[in-house]
Amino acid sequence: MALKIYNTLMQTREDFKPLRPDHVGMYVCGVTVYDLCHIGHARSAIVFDTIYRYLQAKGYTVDYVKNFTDIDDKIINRANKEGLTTSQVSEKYIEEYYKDMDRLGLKKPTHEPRATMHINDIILFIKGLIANGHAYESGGDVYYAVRSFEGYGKLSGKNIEELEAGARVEPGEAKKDPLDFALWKKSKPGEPSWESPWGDGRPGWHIECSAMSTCYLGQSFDIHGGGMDLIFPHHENEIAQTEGLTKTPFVRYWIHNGFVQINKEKMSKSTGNFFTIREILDRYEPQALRLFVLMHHYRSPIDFSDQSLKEAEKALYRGYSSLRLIQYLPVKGKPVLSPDKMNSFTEKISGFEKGFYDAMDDDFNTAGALSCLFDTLHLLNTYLRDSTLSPDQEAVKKLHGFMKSAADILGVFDSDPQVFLTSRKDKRLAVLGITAGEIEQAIARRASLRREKKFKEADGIRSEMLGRGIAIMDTAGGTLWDIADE
RNA sequence: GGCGGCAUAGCCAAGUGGUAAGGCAGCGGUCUGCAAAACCGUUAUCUCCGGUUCAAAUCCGGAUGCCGCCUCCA
Repeated sequence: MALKIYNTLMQTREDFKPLRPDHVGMYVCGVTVYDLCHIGHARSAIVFDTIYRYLQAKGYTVDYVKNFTDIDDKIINRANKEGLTTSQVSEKYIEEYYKDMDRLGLKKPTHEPRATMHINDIILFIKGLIANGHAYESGGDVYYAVRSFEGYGKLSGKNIEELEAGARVEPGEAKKDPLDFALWKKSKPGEPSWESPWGDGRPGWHIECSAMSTCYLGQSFDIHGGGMDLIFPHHENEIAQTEGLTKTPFVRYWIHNGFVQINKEKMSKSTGNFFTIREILDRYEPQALRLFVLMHHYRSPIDFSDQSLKEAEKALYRGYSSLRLIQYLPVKGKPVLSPDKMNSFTEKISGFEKGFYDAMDDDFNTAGALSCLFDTLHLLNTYLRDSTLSPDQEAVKKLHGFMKSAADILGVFDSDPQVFLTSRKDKRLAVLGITAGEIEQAIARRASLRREKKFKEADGIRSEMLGRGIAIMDTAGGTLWDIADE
């Protein structure tokens, strides 16, 4: 099955056909670095990271560009407030950004350009737009003449006449038309500025993405992504700028992710209902956040809550617990299963594998893909349960191989199970204020009581430990312990 | 006011024509000294009304409710 992508521009799913075979150019709008990232940024980052990984898994060489907006009003305000320079502010938050993204396990994009590193490209871009009549200078500012671009509104489905009614002009602006937007802003005294043919100033927000995307990916490229809220005006304006200059179709597939909501309301900095990535990662496993995001379709809004994070985390632990047992699968010796059963084991894995890739091909349906992953874990458990069954090498290899590829694409279940579970235990033990040594001692005491058939006392120890957050489990292979559910 | 989206079991959620994945929780059972884990079984006719079709959660029309964009925003 071929990859299908929902294209915002066409408002429908289309077969994905990149400009060049085996190669994909992808640009994703990054963050404005004036503060810590919140989980809305995390969602977007996780979604496009997964798309990036999947395209690579399909064999494409992907040029993935994700920018930093490092000059902007918000950064200037922040700098003034803290008595820093704008570049000190942006440097600081770029550093914080990387800390968060690393914890989320994001693959590095091919390029991560910053607006301030491309001022020249931006100026050239604007010069071109003035030269061909799409932009005009006005008192040190440069504006894009929206009405000069015929296709304006084609991405967001907006009608230029209706936009007119809602448009407003800020005092001091010298636009010819209220819809026009700034490409270059004259700098006020004390603001960071760059020399330009129109005097000292700085770029407007939209132009940097046009300049940087085409700089790295060419006049036309395959995928441009970002949050839903960027459709208008940001991406609409990018199209106007870029196609206005190049007279060539800009982007083939526009991909937009849905919002994170809290209590069914859009997460918003202004209303204060938001969580930063790090306050969530201090409480939950990064992979749990990732799993939570990927258990929903990327275009749907998702409602964030402690309950849903806890659920994702439980599913994560359960999966890792099964995964850990793969190494105990008897791989030596001949299959004990009848050929029929052996075939059905292998066939089932093939079925899950196909289901996984079909789902991913269907507009990156990670939720559907994950169900195949859980099905596979379930099959594994079924298998492990019956110790008389020993699958042959081939089948185990197949299961293992599929799990690994799927985990690498989704970025969940891709850690070493033993390491993952141990680190979880260590972290939780510290919180619970108990050591592994204490637990082992309790288990030893309990074991001798059990040998003496003093079950009541033995159970007492178990419930005491449970009270302290430790679950004790007797298995055929000995007594194990784990962190108890809350 | 304009444009767009969503409504599926107790909760979350996938599913764009052929009688409903998966996760979390629950219930019954197997296993266990008892538990836990795991396994087996079980829990929905898809907001409502009308239409198209041999056949609709899926297409069309209408109603109700919720949300987003139209201003900086992932």
